[in-house]
Amino acid sequence: MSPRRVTLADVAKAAGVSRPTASLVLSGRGRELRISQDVEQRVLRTAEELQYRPNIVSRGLRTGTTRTIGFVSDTVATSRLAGDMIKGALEAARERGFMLFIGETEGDAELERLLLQAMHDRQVDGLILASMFTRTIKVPPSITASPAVLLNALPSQPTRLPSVLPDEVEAGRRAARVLLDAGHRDDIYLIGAGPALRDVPPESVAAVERLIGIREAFAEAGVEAAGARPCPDWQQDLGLAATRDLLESARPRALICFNDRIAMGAYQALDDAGLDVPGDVSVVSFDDHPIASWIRPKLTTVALPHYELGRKAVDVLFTEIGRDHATADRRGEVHRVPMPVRDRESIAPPSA
Amino acid sequence: MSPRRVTLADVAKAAGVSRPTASLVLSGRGRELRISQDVEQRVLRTAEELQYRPNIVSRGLRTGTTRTIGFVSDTVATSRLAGDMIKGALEAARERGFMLFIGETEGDAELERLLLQAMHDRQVDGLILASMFTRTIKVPPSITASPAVLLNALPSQPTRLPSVLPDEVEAGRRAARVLLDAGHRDDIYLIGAGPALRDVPPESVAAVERLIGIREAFAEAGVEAAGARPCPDWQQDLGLAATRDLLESARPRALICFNDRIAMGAYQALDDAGLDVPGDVSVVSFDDHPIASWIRPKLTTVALPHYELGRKAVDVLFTEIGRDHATADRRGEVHRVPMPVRDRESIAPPSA
DNA sequence: GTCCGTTGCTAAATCGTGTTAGCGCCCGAT
DNA sequence: ATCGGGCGCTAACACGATTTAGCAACGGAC
Repeated sequence: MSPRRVTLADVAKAAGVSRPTASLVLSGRGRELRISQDVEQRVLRTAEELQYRPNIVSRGLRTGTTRTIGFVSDTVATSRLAGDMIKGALEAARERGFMLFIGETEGDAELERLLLQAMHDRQVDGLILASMFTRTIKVPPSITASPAVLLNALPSQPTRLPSVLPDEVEAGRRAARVLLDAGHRDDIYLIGAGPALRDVPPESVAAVERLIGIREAFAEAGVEAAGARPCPDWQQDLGLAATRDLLESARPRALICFNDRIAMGAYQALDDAGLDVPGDVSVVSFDDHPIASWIRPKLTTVALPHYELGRKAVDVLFTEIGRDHATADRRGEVHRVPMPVRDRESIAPPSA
Repeated sequence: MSPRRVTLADVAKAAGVSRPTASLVLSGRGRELRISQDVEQRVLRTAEELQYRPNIVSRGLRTGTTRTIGFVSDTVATSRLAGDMIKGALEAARERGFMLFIGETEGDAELERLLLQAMHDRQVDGLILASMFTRTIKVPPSITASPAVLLNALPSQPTRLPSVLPDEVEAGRRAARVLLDAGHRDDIYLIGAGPALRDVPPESVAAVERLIGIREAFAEAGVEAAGARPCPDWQQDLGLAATRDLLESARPRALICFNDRIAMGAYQALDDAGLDVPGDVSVVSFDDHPIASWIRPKLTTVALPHYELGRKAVDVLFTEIGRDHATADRRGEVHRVPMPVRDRESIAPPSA
């Protein structure tokens, strides 16, 4: 098929030197080891002419490093949102000349084990363990075989793995401030969680943290939420029901919805009640799901920075790879990626 | 960090045999080469006990096969739709013990070249060259270095590469039949392309093929489309404008929209005109974009089978890898993957 | 002339596996 | 007793790179 790859031996032969000499020159250690300028130039030119490219598999065998990292997730590739995480990781890796193995576990622990095994069999230099939505995960024991980073996930048990997460607390503050800055102080309601910290969907890290941030920002401004309607799950129909329920007994002037699907339900309930967004009621939300730009008026929301999360995970992984194993005594730090506000059309000053 | 991997030499030593013997037993060629049952059992047991796993990097160096395939696309990972292509490919590959390298070119030829290079440097066993939407692509010359398959793409110049594509012509027939089966014969309009084969967006393979299928099914039934409004691009606002334009001069009883975004625009125009879907006008479309299930009434559409496309691409790639290079004289076949109809709520019998 | 230090390169080992050729043993046939 | 041949395994090389140790040549000092 193809005329066989050019190997280091070919280059050495064509340049009239030994294989190790060619290797030294090409790995940039020529100076250090006193290879003459003459030979150095000859080797470099020959390599260029023959279009030599080192075989990374072979190099991997010798050096143990394959310039490859594994990206294992529960079901990231499917969702559009989290596809951006992969994209961020992909680009950050490419900038360093690394490639990505992708694997999906579908939440199956056995599958996860096999996948990690398959990646270790291929001598990946590091691993990213990603979750589609923020949650605590059980860290598989075999993960310690190489440097690793948790992405969008927290370890259920203390570990030395670093993790990368969206800054949900700050996001909560920002959502609250969007309303405060627009002049809202009264009749602000929460849909999806609250008012107490225990009124959250089970296992939702994001819910708790967003709520904390919201309450912080409110407290700072001396404002208090007028009320809240928690939802057991953050789905559109539950958001619709919760908002409907709220409207029976109250007349909100602003809503903080805990995610965009809930906001979509809220839109519907408000529309049914003849209330205008943002004229009568302002709505702010979280996630920046694609529907946030589909629905009218376009939804102002605090975005999950998937792309940046992916990039950051790779960055952290590289410092982890670079770290001397001897100094690996630090406990897994948590890196927070800021969630940006997407200002759209669902916010207005409070109605008179 | 980890206590070093168990190697074949470890197994051989523990079992009291030579390395090659262990290798032969574990590669299943023990019988063939008359290794005694006794030794065979001993080796197998020891390997099991030590949890031996062959190092694929090393094997790759020796055999040239890394049990790895490369998936290079223009911008697949980002879009939710095409994420399913990756998922299909991922699963099909996993079933055979293969892993996937993912790469995105963003349509940049230079990036593509570098990416293919990086994959060849890692000795991938095969490549899938994917496009997010069906189109003709210029096949990079370096692709011939390994077996390859085009996914959702046709070569702009004749090549021996096989390609995998959605069966758009049959999809066109199916969309037409959805209406015919519901009893529609008159006042059926096309939005997005037609009526002539040249009235299509530039470079859109799908448009031409869908149109052909539609006209075939109509011809078979002795029906003719009442008219058509082509769009230069298949976006929502253009679908809205085209449908609005149509409604000024006609009163359709059924629309075939060339994709779901156009259908969404059509919904809006129909709603503005006070027409009910499907009571007054039935709508059928293509793609099964996520919005098809979001909008009300839910849209009946002929789905792009992304998941199956991904799987099929891997299947075809494997027959390509397995094919003896000597017999590689066959010219690139085109494999068509059926597009299934998603029956939803936008179709009704024609109004009286 | 001998010894030593420097310069500039190469021989050889290594990574973990797969594969080919061949070695020693035992048995039966001549 | 010798030879041929099947049996059961191992020695040795290969894959394509990196890395350590060391060799040859030369110049200068004594």
